[in-house]
Amino acid sequence: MEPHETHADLEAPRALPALDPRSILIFREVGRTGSLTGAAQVLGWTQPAVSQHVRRLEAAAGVPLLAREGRGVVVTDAGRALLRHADALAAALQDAEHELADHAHLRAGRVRIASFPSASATIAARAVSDLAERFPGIDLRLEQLEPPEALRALEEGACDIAIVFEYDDGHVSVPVDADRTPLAVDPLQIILPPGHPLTARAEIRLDDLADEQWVTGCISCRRHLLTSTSAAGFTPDIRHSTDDYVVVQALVATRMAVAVLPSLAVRASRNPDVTVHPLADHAPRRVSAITRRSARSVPSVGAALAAIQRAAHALNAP
Amino acid sequence: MEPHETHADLEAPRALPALDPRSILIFREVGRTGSLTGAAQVLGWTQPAVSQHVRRLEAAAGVPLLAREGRGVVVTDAGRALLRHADALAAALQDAEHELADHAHLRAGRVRIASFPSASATIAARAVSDLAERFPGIDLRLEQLEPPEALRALEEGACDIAIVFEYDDGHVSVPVDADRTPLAVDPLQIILPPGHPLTARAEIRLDDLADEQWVTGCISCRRHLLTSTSAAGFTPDIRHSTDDYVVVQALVATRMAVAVLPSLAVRASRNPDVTVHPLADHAPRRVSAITRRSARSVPSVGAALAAIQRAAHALNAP
DNA sequence: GCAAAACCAAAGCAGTGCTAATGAATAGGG
DNA sequence: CCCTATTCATTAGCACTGCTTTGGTTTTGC
Repeated sequence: MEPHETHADLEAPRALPALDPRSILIFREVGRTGSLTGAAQVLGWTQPAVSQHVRRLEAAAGVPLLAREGRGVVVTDAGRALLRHADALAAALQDAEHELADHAHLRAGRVRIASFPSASATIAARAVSDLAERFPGIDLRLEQLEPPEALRALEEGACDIAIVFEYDDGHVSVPVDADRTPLAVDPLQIILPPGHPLTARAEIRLDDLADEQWVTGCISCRRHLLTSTSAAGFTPDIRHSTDDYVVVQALVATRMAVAVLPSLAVRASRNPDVTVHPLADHAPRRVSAITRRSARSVPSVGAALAAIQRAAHALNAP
Repeated sequence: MEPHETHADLEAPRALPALDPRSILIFREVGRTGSLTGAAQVLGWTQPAVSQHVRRLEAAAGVPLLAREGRGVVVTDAGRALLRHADALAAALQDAEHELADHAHLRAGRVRIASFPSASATIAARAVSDLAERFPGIDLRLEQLEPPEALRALEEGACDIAIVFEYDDGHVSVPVDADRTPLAVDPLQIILPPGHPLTARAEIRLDDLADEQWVTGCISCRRHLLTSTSAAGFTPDIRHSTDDYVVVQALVATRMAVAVLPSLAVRASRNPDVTVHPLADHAPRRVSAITRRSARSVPSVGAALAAIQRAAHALNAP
């Protein structure tokens, strides 16, 4: 980091203003009440305290602001000039306080949520509508991203909350300064066409489906399926592939294939022409919300995270 | 001064803003430089000092303003909102400083001078043009008032400098908290028509004029004349009276009367058809500038007073 | 003429607000 | 891949700011 000697004036040690803004605000009260004592009462101080502030202001300005007229004071021309600017100053401060209060009290703010499709349609959609109703001032933005992209967006500061899933075998790489909030345990389910022989079975295992034709979902679901079937001792005959769970169910409904789908995807959209069955010997995927640690104390982000948790719990047990 | 109980909220003890304006300005530097360390360097402070200011701001606002991102910080949404208002605040402060600096360095200000006619045409006119040239920014106002009215205006705050005269017999009543600046000793002079027998005399005394017809000036000059002639042992035959010294000289020029005029009045306008003679046995009137004590430290008033003194001295001995 | 009101002055003292020193976490470079 | 430099947090310490207290002056009102 080289010293910017070429722009010495830009780099010049800019001191704080000679006029203390606090003193200006105090002087403003003097102008409003017309006396030092009056201002002191308004401020809850003693009179000498106010007097000292005005004195310091006058020393910094090089101009008398008050003319001491026996008992009482009168504002000078310069004092009147200062009072005009003091109003602008107080207004700017008020505006700043109001806007920050809006953020603090959830009347303003922005939350960008990234979520994978089936969670978008269930948890996120519910949370967003909940938040929008409770806090209309918050600017809510939902983007559809698969877990790796969602985490990258989080890392780049492009989103505030990433809703992701992970299988036990392939952990998502969470950024170092991020917090994980578990949302749901999402079991996998077998999707069969109506009338399929296995629909009568009480329990279905993966290797029961070794001879079927398959349609798979998104890449990580597909990878997980391959890992699981390999463990079960067979290689699935994958004929179709799509990351759209509606399409998956449609293909199953037309008896072109069987599929394994997370229960969230079925919750999001259930094709009436398929049957859904628990998959016995299979670890569920886990859904969680990831936030940057520093973002959790931002009120709007905290509220959004809470709403997402509520939505997830409501989904788990209603 | 009745308590405004009816508007309790207006009278409510308005505390100073929760957000310290100084801290906001410091945070503004953080926003500009992008780091706490950078802001500290600009301000000539250490890094923890800046850090504490930001921390206090965040505590007061209830919202994080910076997201600590490993090494370095990033401004949050709320922080950006505050930075916008911080610019307005800094601008208001700058404007205030500039305007007060204008007053301090005589680029702005207002001076209201009250003066009696002959001083207006001589001392005040000279001082005003001098000031207007040196300090074009100052708003100069000259009002024509006889001494008693000028002092009343001063007392009421309607003017800043009163140029007055007084005779030894009748002192003007100077307000308690006022300062007197002697300007000139203004001797009385005898005004005679050309060819008057006395014009040949080396020295003229008042009682030489006991048998003349008189024209008198303003009321206090007339009163003073009566006092003086009474001491000299006669009562003047006053035929005409006017407070306009041009008219006085015109009447003398037409041989209708003789007169006594202060030398300032002759300086202001000299009728070529009259002769002017010193009045030997007569105390002069004294001209001085009166200011409120508190006004003398106002730069523009001080400069005006100095200019008036210069003008008076230039008039005395050029 | 006295009492009340308003401001100034000086002294005292508590708390603010800075510095100094240290530690932790990260990014960049050899 | 470790090593170093950078940046921020934390803590302790201390000086000085800034408020209060007390007392005095001037003016105003009864």
